[in-house]
Amino acid sequence: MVDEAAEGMRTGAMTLTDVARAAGVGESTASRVLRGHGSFSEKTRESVLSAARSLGYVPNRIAGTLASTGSKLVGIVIPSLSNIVFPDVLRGANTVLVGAGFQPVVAVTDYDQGREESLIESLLSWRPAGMMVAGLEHTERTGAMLRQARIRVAELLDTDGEGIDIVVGFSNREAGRTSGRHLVSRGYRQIGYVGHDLSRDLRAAKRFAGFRSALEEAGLKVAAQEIIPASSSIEAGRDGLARLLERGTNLDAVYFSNDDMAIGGYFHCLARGIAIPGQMAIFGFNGLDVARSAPQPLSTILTPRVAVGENGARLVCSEGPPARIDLGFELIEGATT
Amino acid sequence: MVDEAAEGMRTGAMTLTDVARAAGVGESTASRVLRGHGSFSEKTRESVLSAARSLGYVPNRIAGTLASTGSKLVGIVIPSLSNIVFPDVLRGANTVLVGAGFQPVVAVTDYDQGREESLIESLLSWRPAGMMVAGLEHTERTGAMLRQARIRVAELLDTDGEGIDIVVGFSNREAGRTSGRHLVSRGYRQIGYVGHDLSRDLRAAKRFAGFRSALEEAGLKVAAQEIIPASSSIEAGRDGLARLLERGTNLDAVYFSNDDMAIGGYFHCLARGIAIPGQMAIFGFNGLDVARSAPQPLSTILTPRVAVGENGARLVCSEGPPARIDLGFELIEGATT
DNA sequence: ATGAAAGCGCTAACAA
DNA sequence: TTGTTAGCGCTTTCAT
Repeated sequence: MVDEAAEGMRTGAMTLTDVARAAGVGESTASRVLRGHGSFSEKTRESVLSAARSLGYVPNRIAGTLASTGSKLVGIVIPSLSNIVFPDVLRGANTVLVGAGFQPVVAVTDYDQGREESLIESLLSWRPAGMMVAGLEHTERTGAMLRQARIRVAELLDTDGEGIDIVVGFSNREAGRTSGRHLVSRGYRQIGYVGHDLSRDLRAAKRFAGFRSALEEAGLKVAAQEIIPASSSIEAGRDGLARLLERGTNLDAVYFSNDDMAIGGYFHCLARGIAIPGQMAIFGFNGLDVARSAPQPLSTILTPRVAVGENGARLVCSEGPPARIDLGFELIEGATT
Repeated sequence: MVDEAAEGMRTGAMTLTDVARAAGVGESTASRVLRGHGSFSEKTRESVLSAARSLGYVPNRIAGTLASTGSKLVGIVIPSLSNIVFPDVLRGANTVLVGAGFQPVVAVTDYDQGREESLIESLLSWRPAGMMVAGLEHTERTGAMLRQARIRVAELLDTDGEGIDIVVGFSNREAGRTSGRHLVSRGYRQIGYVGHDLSRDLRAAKRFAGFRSALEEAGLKVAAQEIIPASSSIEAGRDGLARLLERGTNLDAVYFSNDDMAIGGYFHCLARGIAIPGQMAIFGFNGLDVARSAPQPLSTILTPRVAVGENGARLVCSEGPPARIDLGFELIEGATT
């Protein structure tokens, strides 16, 4: 048992009780002052604040959250950190969240719905005020947990399907379709596709489906395709195009599953001296900086990633009915088509 | 007042009390079963588990953390999410953290020490088990808070200076020096520099300092330099080199503050038909994928970003004395020097 | 193997 | 304006 005198040297952190005692006020008064809530005299305010400062008091939000109603945590679930797309969304969300006094807690699923399920279960145990998740496709149990949590849930980056509560994004299917129509309208007829693992990246699969439907509308089909069984990367795009071309199919354009892949293809053409778009046109998806700053700006679809994060966060922090925001996308006619 | 019957329809989440009651056992027994701690019969185990499942029970970690000692949260403080470098570190940290049952809580400082201070203060209020912070330079108060928190603190990505507890990274100063020596040894003599806002990015400033000292060793100095007063980006590198060249200084090589900047410079040369490295050599920093996959792989310094995150996380999750791990870096002799 | 009871540090009525 | 008093939902002795 420690006596009063020894308490000052405790190894543990200072508590509100310590501050109240040092300031010579009650706990609740100290609490009110520290949160600027309720009323108190200027005199007590100063003594509490100075006591807190001199004791190096750091409030314990764990206790605060338990005692009050909701936490100020927001769970953010994304499939990857390797592709700058998700840090972009996170960045947008972070800005708004921090501005509203929330803390993001992130989880990375690695495009695995099973992992997503257990990560979300784990996040939910922190009783977050809200949850932001990439995509609309989840396991049944994930959906059930999210619905039963009775918190705001935002599903991001896709509008092709039903959402739980808040949906903020754009149609990947339409993006693919727009890409296909663009290539067709430019007169390309021998069109290939280079993609990455679509069984996991469902949004890329939707784009490809939309793309194919656009070609079909024009009586065309994908002349040749190469799927790299890995996540997207510049290298995968480079290798993918190399393999596609090795097969000897005559192509005048290639649609890539995203800009990373497309930049890889672009680099391959530069390295091999393949004229772009004369010998080969290239089309990507996302409108990354690297794609837009290339010597020949890549033709691609610019996606509002940061805005998706911002809007999702804004809605998650607010009350209201379920919402659906389609932020759209923008076709960028670069120099590669 | 709600009666027993109505309790089942409460809007709030299920609690351990509900589970215990449904299973016909005491709270502590239910708690033991759910955490697989302590002893209980197979029979109780099953009834508790099935009660939890049928009630859709999600444990409340907030309460659990308050009741027990430490939380399973780890704060991660990085300057930016725009540069893939930090998501890379985060990725490494996340993998290890999740494997050890921890949840990362991230904060982004935007290279602002004041913001860093308030973000860290806020993170600390969640009573994290540990803290991972980019860099060694903080405000005095930040240092004090971190020290007084009595938790493990890992400072990442830099070893040029004193750390608080755990330091995992490499010497930016040495990296700059190595870069300088490399250019000198290749015979370049008219060497320029294109950088971004160094007053905020202290590690980039250290690299530049090391770089200059290497040139001085060879009796050289930076022939011309261009600092873009913004954060690093491909576009900034492109514009920076363009401006540097407009000034008419005769240069045979340019050192960039990082790979994003260097890729921008590389693109500028491609666009202008400037032969690399014949007319102009380019050197970067980080060894990003885009730099390594370019038609002419960029000469650069490869940094162990993911490993920094992994090692930092590993140490933060462990007990032990202060530690210092220098993971080093690797000079990549690409095709641009 | 199990339950009762005492907190963890704070917030939120409710009195005073 | 201020203090007292209950909890928030869980973990953890300590009996039983």
